[in-house]
Amino acid sequence: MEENKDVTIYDLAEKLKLATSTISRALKDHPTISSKTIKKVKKMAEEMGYVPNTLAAGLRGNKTNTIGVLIPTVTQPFLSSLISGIEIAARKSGYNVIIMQSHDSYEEEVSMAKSLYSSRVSGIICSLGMKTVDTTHFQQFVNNNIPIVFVDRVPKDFNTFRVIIDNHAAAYKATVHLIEQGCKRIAHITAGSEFGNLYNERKRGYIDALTKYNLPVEKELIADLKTVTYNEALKASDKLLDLKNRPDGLFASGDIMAVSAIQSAKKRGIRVPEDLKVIGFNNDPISEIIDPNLSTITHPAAKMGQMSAEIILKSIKFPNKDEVKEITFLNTEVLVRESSKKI
Amino acid sequence: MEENKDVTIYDLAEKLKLATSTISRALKDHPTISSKTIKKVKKMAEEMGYVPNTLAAGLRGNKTNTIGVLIPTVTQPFLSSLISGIEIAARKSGYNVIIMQSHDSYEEEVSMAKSLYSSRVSGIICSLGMKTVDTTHFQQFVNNNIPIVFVDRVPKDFNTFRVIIDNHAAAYKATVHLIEQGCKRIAHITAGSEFGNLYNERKRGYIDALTKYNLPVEKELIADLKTVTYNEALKASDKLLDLKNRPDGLFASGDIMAVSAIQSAKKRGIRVPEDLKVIGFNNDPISEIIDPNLSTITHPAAKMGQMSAEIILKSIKFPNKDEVKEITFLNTEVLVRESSKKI
DNA sequence: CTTTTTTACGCAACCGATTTAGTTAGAATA
DNA sequence: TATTCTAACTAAATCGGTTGCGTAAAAAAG
Repeated sequence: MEENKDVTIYDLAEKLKLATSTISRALKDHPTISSKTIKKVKKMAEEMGYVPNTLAAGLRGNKTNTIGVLIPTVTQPFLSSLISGIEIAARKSGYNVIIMQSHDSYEEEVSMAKSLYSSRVSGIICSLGMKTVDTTHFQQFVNNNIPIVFVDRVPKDFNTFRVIIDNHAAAYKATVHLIEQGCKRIAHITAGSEFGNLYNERKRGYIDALTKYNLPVEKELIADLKTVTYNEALKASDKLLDLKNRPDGLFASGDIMAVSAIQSAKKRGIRVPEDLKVIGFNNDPISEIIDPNLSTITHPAAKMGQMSAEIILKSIKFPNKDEVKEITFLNTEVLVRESSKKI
Repeated sequence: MEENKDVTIYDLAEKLKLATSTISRALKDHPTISSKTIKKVKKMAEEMGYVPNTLAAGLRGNKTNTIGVLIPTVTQPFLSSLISGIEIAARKSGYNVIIMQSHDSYEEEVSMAKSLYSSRVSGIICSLGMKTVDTTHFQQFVNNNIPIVFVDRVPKDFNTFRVIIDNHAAAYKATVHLIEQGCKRIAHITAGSEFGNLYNERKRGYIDALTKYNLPVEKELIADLKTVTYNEALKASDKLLDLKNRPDGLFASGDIMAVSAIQSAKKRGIRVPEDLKVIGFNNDPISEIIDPNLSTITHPAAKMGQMSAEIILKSIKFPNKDEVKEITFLNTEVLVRESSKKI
């Protein structure tokens, strides 16, 4: 019932017979305020239950200490780890994190970019939606010197910070690993190849590895999913393993797809890794749980989130107008577990 | 270089020789503004690239159209689905979502609650940290009529909205299911029981079911983890399955723990479900992937998120001061899959 | 005991949108 | 023609901190 009005610096000023400017400065330990006054102000603030109004500060200073995060979804392990990394790094510097999910919809992404701009975020971290080709909706951030970092799924022709892994190299390594384990017919599961995305990079790595080692690239060994779901992947795996000339190795562009292949193999009595060696991508939690344990490519999600946030923070702190926005490559490694071991 | 100042309603007003009040109203289709003027204003806004400043509006109106979410972590499937549900519902009403992770630290939770209040969120959705007993840090929201919803892990003695499942009933159902499948010695894996949390509710449900069916409750069959990690759970499972008088059924308070039990059983040549029937809790993605498929209790994460957000939104729209904050119970179901089938 | 410097604080504009309480011009009514 | 209404605006206060600039008082220097 008590319409509890917030305590403001005006209330503090009145109580202490000081100017609001003094209060404001005292609360932030401004050097021109005597330590005695600072102590007095802080004590009173505590007593009266003063809570700063971030909005007001943000309005005046035109900065909100908020980082916007725009990603397809939060429910994929990679992306939730990414968020976690971002949130931890941001919070360490007193920044908040606003999350938006584009659900791989271009229209949503555009609308959300506008919304984030409207919220005057201090920076934005984005992983593009599956169908996003055009990126003009991010131009407003660039124009207004709001730092923007693209992570993982990044645009090609946009001069901004980027935090990525070398998808081609990683896929190449994965494929070579299978070859070194003695595989001769290596299948590949990929997704959404009609959009120029990171899955294509991985596919290229796969193809280049085969070529390098003089193995034929066969269309029937490459499955291209419309959407990355377990069931879709399972169907694709079934098809691959039912081929007359069955593959003896399989590189999947994601762990879920790799797991589906393992399950599909089990159903058919195909032994992994004896008859089929499998390697995935991402090092999702499931990869250590599935039996046999899944070999995979590490994908440092939390680290990528952390670095993205740090780049934003640094860029806010030192808004050097250098035209060159660096690209940060993070390492990936082949994580050999059971599913690809040579017997 | 061009210090691109934002276009404001002042710029529009000047350009169109109108008052800022007219601009403001025109942009929101206020009925007292002629449709001709509205059209004119909107066109100019578009042309000049006007983007509303949410901060300013928020400051004036003392509302931010932002919902704060305070949870232990975003990387657990249940919680990331929860977030997803919240975000979708919030966004549908034009609300933003700020995420903070307490990492089960009480101090972090307190600090973040303050921070969210400082950001003047319009409402807050919270799932308590493992160690949180005291909840005075949420009192400020109540005092200032900021709607607060606790979800899943909720406090007992705090008159706020709560969105939960009936953990006791769900656990009871799960245990009864095992009994009905013929299990006589049913083990249980729980966690963090020193804190009065929802795992305890489930444990109670387990015990009550055993009692009801005249099965003895044996201490050695109950494993209590310090932290819910796969490895911890694996160790506990190993111990349970190495008992002289081995259990023939196992109810785990989480799917990860249930999966660990399945893996532990496999290592020992104990067949699931023939020799050991297992049921988990949550219906995490992994439950459909593990072999055998894991029977589990559904836990409607996204739905709970959605409802939490809707309660907040409704509460903002109709700030009726009724002292009674309803508790929303969501349904859970026993999802019978392979791991608990009678042979 | 002046003059200069330093310390510590006050004044007031400012950020950009919202909103209350008018005001004006033209239409409707008498 | 005088009066009342109404539609369509405008002026100005407001939200709560922040900050450039100004100034009084105390300290240091001369």
